[in-house]
Amino acid sequence: MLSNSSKYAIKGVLYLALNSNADHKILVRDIYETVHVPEAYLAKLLQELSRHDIISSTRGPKGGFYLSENDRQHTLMEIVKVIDGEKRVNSCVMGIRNCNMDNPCVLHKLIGSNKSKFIKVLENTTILDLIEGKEDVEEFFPF
Amino acid sequence: MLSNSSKYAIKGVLYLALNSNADHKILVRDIYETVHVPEAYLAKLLQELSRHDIISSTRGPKGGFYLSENDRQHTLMEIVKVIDGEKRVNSCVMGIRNCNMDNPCVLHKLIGSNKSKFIKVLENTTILDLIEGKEDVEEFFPF
DNA sequence: AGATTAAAAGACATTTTTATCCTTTTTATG
DNA sequence: CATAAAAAGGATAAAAATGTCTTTTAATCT
Repeated sequence: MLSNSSKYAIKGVLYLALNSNADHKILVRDIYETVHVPEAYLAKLLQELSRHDIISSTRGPKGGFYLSENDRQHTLMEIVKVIDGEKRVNSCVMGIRNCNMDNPCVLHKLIGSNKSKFIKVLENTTILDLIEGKEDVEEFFPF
Repeated sequence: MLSNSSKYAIKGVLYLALNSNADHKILVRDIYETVHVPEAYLAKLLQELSRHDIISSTRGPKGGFYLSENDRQHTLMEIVKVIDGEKRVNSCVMGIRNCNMDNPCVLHKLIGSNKSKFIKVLENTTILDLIEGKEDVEEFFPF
């Protein structure tokens, strides 16, 4: 449902949300241990998000990744779609093409409504929502 | 959350539930097209389930796969556990080790309760439950 | 018993996902 | 302008998931 890559990406973005802003950019080198994601791989994912304007980055000295105020308005779903692609998230729990509530497969009837809820959470939760009121970084990234 | 393999397996078992019994065994050859799963792959999955006594099979002429009355009492979760292993289903949505309701990660707080419901469905739904009152095979396996 | 049928088992192939490494490009700053 | 810092990009590797094929074993029927 969510690939590892997406989870990694969300963790990375979360870290950025808690620790960065336009005046304080962050190196992958300084994130990856805390969020428990391989350095080079996390770099790739953040680059991808940056390319799709989900997060921000600048090159060169004093550069790094960061979240602008605007970036914080992006939803989890936007992250997931960039990393996993549209198809994966919206796919039927049973992997059945064209399966939806109008033409539900067996499991859909059972599970469908829960899954939709999951998707709604992804769609309706912004980065900002996730971190509001939180400061303790550690609590966010248990092993 | 659910691997393709698990979905395939569930479809196969569902077909067996609808069409087989101890006196009427079924060949993979006669299932795979209907459930849209590669023949050899489905065979593998059913073998695995049979080995774990989730479904039944006999070799040789008049042989094939089938569900005994007992087999029908198995839950979806049992199927999933055989195919995907314990870890995969119960793993945190965020892939965080040791994450649970006592020590929840960020997403867990948002998604956790939905996910638990999903798992409860798998645990509480037997094959029999799934097919009760159904006869029309086609409706079960849209493309 | 022998032939045939069908699942079981295992070896092999492909694809996708995950991960690493190395080079190139960009940019800030002395 | 030179240099160093950092992301971007490309190529490759490793691992896992998915899928195919061949051989072995067991059951049934003549």
